[in-house]
Amino acid sequence: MATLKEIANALGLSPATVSRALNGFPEVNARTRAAVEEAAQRMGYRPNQIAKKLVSGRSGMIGLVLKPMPETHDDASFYEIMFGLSDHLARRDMDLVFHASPSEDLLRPYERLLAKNILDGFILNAPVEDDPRLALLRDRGVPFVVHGRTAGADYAFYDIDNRRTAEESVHLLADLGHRRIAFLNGPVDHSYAAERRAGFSGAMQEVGLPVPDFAQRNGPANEDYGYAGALALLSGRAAPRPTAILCASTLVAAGVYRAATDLGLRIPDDLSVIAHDDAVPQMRAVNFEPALTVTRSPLRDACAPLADAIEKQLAGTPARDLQTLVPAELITRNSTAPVPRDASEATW
Amino acid sequence: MATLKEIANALGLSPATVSRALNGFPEVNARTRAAVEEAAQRMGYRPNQIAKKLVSGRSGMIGLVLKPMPETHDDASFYEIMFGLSDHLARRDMDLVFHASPSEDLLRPYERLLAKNILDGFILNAPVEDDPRLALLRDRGVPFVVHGRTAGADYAFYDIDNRRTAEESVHLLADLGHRRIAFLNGPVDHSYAAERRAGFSGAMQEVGLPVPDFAQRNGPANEDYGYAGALALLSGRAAPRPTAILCASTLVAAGVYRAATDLGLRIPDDLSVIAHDDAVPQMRAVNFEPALTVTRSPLRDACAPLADAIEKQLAGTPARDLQTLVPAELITRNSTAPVPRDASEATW
DNA sequence: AGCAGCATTCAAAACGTTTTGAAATTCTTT
DNA sequence: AAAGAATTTCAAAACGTTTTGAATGCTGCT
Repeated sequence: MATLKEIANALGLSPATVSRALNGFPEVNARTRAAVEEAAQRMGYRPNQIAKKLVSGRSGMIGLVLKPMPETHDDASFYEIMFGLSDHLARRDMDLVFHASPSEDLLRPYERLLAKNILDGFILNAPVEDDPRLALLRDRGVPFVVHGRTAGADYAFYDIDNRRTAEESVHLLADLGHRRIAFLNGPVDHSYAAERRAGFSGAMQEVGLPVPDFAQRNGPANEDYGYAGALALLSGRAAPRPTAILCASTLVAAGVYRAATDLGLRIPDDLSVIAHDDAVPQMRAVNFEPALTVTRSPLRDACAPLADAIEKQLAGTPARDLQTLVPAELITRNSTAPVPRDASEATW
Repeated sequence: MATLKEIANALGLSPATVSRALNGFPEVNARTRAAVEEAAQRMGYRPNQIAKKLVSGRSGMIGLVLKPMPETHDDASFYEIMFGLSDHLARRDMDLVFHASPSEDLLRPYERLLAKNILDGFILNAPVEDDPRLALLRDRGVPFVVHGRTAGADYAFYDIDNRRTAEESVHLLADLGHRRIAFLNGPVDHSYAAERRAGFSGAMQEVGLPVPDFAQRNGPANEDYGYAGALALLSGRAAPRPTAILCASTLVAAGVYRAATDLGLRIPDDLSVIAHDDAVPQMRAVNFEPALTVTRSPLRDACAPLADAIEKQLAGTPARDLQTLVPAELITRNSTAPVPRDASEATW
């Protein structure tokens, strides 16, 4: 492979001129430029990215560190994020450096990657309050973008309006006459779950409905959790059954469906179900039987904005100008219906 | 962040000595080394990998390019590979650069990454005969390791003995008296499927059993394919039903189980089922009802050898000395049983 | 002719390391 | 004490680019 210097020598030019010619600087003679381009083509020249980065300080590599999520089993989300992100980064001529940390120490992989000193920035996901990863990166002055956000975020992020998502779900159910609404929420320490909890509680209060502790649960947003949670709620042992359940994800809803089937309850006649839908292709809400009512916000949609935000931040845009909050779309299907007549009056 | 030169200046040494001290060269005075290490520590020195790479030609970055597999839906395998590989690479202080190519042109992502000229090597998977990716990398002289292999491979690879896997399955079934054995194999162009086909045909011939065309099918190794394939085989319309089905994967077996249930056939009384098992945590053969007999070879097990092979190859080991072929473990569970009495004599 | 202004090119420095070949210092041996 | 060997350090070159500041050549103007 030819180097810049070799081209320069071959043409009797200086490396500087060749560099300018190839990078489209205006101050180079049209004839010279043509000659350089021809020679570069002919000699199969490929700029050495490493040398380029040494000068520019950029590598075009963006780090993504995830921890294994054996209890969540959401490989589908992982797939979506990995494919979407790497695609959108590539379009901006950036690449994704992926690391999975099986270690207990969340920060170690970051330390290691920072020590290598080769990454331009990071993309993080699922932040928790006082997330040590954010503190570390901020401390080191490394650009980063977060998928999700914590309260009072002063960094670049892309997030959906989780609070409003929960509010809209509650209003939909309340308008249908439901008065005992339960919530199978996500992990309590994740900020998205906290936001939804706030939205849920606020909206319930607004429509004058009580929220007993047992009706608002937190857990890993998977099918087992949905099944177990729904069984507990629907057994009717401790309290009257809810007439509607709001689910953290379609996977949770799948568990709820299974529990309802096992208990001989029909959806939506006996129980309304609504869920948030990340729109991963493996778990399609329309294919539920009956089709699932959801607040929908495709995970895929996050990838382009995230890639965009990190690119802009590297180009100098202040992080605070790179905060995106998008609403989810409420899609009413067949898993929600008016509250059953006989249950409509009772509340918790 | 401090540079080598700054440390040198602070200590009144030359950059060369500091470099040697830090990199453990023998020819540096113990006192000097201690001082340098102390200063490096104190000043928070982190070597600039880019500069290092410029001179050493190494970046410690290994590329992995995958294409989306919407029809296969095997996110679980994807998850296994990504987590396992990045972990084992990290232990060797290497990192994984991941790219997903939605493009039709398989080679473009490789071209792009090669042009960036920043990767030390590649890991490839699922090779096909005359794979253009292999040709490209060989052509460019870039080190690579393949998960799987093609006939007459002269490159570094890690693969399971697919041929023997199929042979053992056939022998197990033949020993149980089965005489009509069908095979729901993987995609015809993938070399692992070709190997298994060879093993299957060979073993069947050896035990004197015929293999009509319709009994040996190829397709995407997913649940739908298993279901559809089993339905076609078990309908008994075109030919007598097979008494045993060999499956390309546990996912395929799941489809076969579903088809059997739908047709009112019991496993293993009416039908024996055996599958190859990649041992992804999401589809556990022991949890099948009845527990599935498999040839087992965890996908996870491939990660360490792959990382190892690329590391060794970068260190100079010839590719031909880095070829690993491992056997799969035959685990007999409850989905295989002696052929039903009434069907035992008939053959295809 | 002399000069300003412009277009074009160049030499050299810079980025942060490693490596080379030589020089300086210390230690051993006579 | 001198010579030789061994240890330790240094200055400079190298990796392949970009960028800076200066130099060159050309055009047209007075």
